[in-house]
Amino acid sequence: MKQDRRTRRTKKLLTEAFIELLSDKKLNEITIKDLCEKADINRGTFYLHYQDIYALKQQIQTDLYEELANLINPFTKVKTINSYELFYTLFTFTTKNEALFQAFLGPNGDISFLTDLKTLFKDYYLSILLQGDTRNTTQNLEYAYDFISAGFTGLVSSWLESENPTSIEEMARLTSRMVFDGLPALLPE
Amino acid sequence: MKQDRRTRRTKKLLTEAFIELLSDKKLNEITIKDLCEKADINRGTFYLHYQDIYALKQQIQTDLYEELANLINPFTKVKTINSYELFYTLFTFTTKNEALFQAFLGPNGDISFLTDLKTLFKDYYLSILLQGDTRNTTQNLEYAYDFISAGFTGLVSSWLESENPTSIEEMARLTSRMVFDGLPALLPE
DNA sequence: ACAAAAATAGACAAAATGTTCATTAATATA
DNA sequence: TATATTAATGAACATTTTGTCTATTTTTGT
Repeated sequence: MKQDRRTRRTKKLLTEAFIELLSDKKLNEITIKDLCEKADINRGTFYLHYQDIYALKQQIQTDLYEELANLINPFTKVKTINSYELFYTLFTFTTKNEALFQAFLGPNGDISFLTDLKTLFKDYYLSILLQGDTRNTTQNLEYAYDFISAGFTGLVSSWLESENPTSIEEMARLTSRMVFDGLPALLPE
Repeated sequence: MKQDRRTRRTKKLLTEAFIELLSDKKLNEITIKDLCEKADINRGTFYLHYQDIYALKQQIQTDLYEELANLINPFTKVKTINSYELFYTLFTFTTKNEALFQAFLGPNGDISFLTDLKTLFKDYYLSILLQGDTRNTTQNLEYAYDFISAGFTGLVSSWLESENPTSIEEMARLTSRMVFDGLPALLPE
């Protein structure tokens, strides 16, 4: 049961205006009034759908997160980890949603977006590695995946910022090497 | 040329009230009115020192950042990297400022705090490794340190969140191993 | 074509913001 | 310790944003 077309239109316009505003304004500087003017939507209409700016932001974030979760899901069905494929898929997804990722990971971004991303990532890894075998859930392993998933998100955000970005293939390979061959292989001795 | 005692008092009270509020309120929910009531400071006085809530936050962040930079600085004078010592110092610092770190790294935290932290960290590593020798500044090396510094900050934030936290010594050792022995050593084969 | 639902304009009270000013209190320092 | 200086206060005020509400118009699904 799909939403009314008008509703979809309204939400789309508000979302687009929001992302546009977020690129040169801090979150706290974006007022509902501003947003509605930019989207050319009646202010009352905004309240028909969202409680406040942060609810809108949360919604956008949740949608993106869901899409990403669906993307990762097939990888969990598999017995062995194919990191390259996974990273390739992830980097591809970020370019497809570049504006959003830049907004959420950029200086006006949201720390909870990062946290969610990290959680998603970590859960995926743990779910594969531990297939039913929970005795391996050591504290150290947890920390290792905290490190990896944070590292990965950090990589994505600096990759998105670079003006002459490395290719998706290369990024996937590089990330894969960092995680599985280890960092020392990449560092000067 | 130190500030007037009254000014110091005002800023201190506002800072304390802010951190207290941040522990159970989202940043956007904290109003200047709230804050001043909690700090028992005249609202007009707030405007004597800060433009808005975000300026206050930025100030607190900058102060903390500066303190941290001073802490890291001695390590850059050294020829060889002693990661354990560095990490030990850093983890100790975070526990000393636990409330602040939790506030800034927690769900109501600020992404730019994370970014600053990462930058500080990465610059430190690069400055040591490249002592004058800039030909090693490859893109891959940059990415490796993006990964490491993001990973480290991720580790700190999940460490601060855990209700039964690992000791500082153990965390320093663990982090050091991740970076220099590589992650595979910690993962199940 | 028509009933249902959504968006609109515009009005409104309530709240927070940001500024001002005369007055009081605290401070540095001579 | 007296005094000039500076900071904080209380209180008022206009401005802006928020949030809610209506009657009306427009768009939609069927």
